[in-house]
Amino acid sequence: MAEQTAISQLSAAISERPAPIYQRVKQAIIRQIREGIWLANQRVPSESELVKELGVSRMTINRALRELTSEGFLVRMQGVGTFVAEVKGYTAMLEVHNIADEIAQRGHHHSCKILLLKESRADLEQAAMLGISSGQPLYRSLLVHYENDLPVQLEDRLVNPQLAPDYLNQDYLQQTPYTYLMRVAPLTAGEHIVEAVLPDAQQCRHLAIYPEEPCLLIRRQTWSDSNIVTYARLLYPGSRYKLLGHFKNYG
Amino acid sequence: MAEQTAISQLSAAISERPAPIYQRVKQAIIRQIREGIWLANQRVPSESELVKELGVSRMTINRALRELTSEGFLVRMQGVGTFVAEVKGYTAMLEVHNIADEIAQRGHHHSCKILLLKESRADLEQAAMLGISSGQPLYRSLLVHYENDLPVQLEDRLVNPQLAPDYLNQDYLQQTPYTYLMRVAPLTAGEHIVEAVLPDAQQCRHLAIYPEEPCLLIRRQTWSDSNIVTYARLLYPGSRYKLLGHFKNYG
DNA sequence: AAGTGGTCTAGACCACGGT
DNA sequence: CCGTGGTCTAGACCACTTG
Repeated sequence: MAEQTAISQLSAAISERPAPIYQRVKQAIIRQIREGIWLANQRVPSESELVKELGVSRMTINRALRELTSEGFLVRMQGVGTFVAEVKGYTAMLEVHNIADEIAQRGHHHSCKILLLKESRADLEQAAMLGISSGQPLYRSLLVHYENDLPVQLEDRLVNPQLAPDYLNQDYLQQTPYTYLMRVAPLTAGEHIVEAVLPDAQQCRHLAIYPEEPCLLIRRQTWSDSNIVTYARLLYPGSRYKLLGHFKNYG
Repeated sequence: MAEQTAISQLSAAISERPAPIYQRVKQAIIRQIREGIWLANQRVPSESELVKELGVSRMTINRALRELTSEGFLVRMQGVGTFVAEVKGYTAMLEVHNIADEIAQRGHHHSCKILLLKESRADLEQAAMLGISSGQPLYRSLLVHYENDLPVQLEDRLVNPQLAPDYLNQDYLQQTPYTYLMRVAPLTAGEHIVEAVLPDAQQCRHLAIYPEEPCLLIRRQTWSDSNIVTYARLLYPGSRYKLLGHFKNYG
């Protein structure tokens, strides 16, 4: 048990700086947590207690607590209470952008070459990646993306024909496969694995690199509802591509 | 201007499924965007228009629109209006966790070896990474992290002594440097670069790998307010470590 | 001046969990 | 049963942008 409620004195932590009330409440609570006054798993005063202590309406308190919950500082359970979350193990984010957009954003020229675009039958591994049965038809495309005529990404993609039946009849010089898929199927979720690998001989040729040049490999499955739409293996020469990311706390 | 307002018929898109009203409003709006009925940069009906059309209170409409804005579907401008955001270039997230936590979570045993822990003077590059002047003192640590006695991370870290003066006097067999720094300085922001590299001879020895094994290198700077607290270079053998990530839309 | 989003309030009803 | 969070309402005032 020992589920101690923080005897708050939160009112003392409320800043005077002009700002919306719900913002000041949020900041005050973050300060309690940051300074170790409120510890992980400790109970936070209830909404009605905060209403009384701070003299603020419940909707305002609720907004502050709701936002802090979605930001990972608090955990709430209906009928039970609000608690300080476990130490936000610094899960930081890396963003993976659309390659064409990313190149355009740098003011460079994007182009691509289609090496392969065809239907085939799924072998065991491919079937597993798409969540279909082996022997079923699937579409496969293999493209090289260039930034100012220098190859930066080799995109090897499998597509579930049931979810994108017209996949083979698109012009991928105009629109990347991912952009097309995004348009025809509502992509609801995705999973990535990023790793460092050495390229094989064929990959070296396509990317115009030496066999000892390490590459980033991003493998991605993308879902539409509960079906896998596509499985992609994106290979980037380590010397020409890096993933950037950032995170912020206490916003 | 041709800033067309969506003639909405949003009411037709509201689902019947029992759910909170603000959720149903959100889903209905997402559907308009997803199906191309509302296009990027097009103006969305104002709050008061939606109140009239849907027969829902303004606070509820406001919550729906506010959440959609923070999720990146809409853009709002006070005094102007609410607009459909540019195509959410599928920025997906990869999480970078604390190595010790990650290993513990897999039910494995984490240990680490301290190769170096000392004060020195910053050379030009080091000074730049910490945002200090060259010649100033800095702390450096070099650790190998093991998962069940197999090396998985080589952590080479520079620390700003002004922000963590007791850095050298900690027991890093008990607590990782990052965990310690997180405790003594409020870490407010960070930046990462992930790339694929080949290890040098010394790194091979420390990680017990062959020189042709590609590695993931994560370089991270971490801020406390506007000061850089620490710069870390985390090197992972490609065969023993992968970064996982996921994203979800239309929550 | 009119319309927009941004915030805030004082009430209300509900579903849930623990007693 | 009571206290908790979850939602919703009908009003209100404000700051901002535009004509």
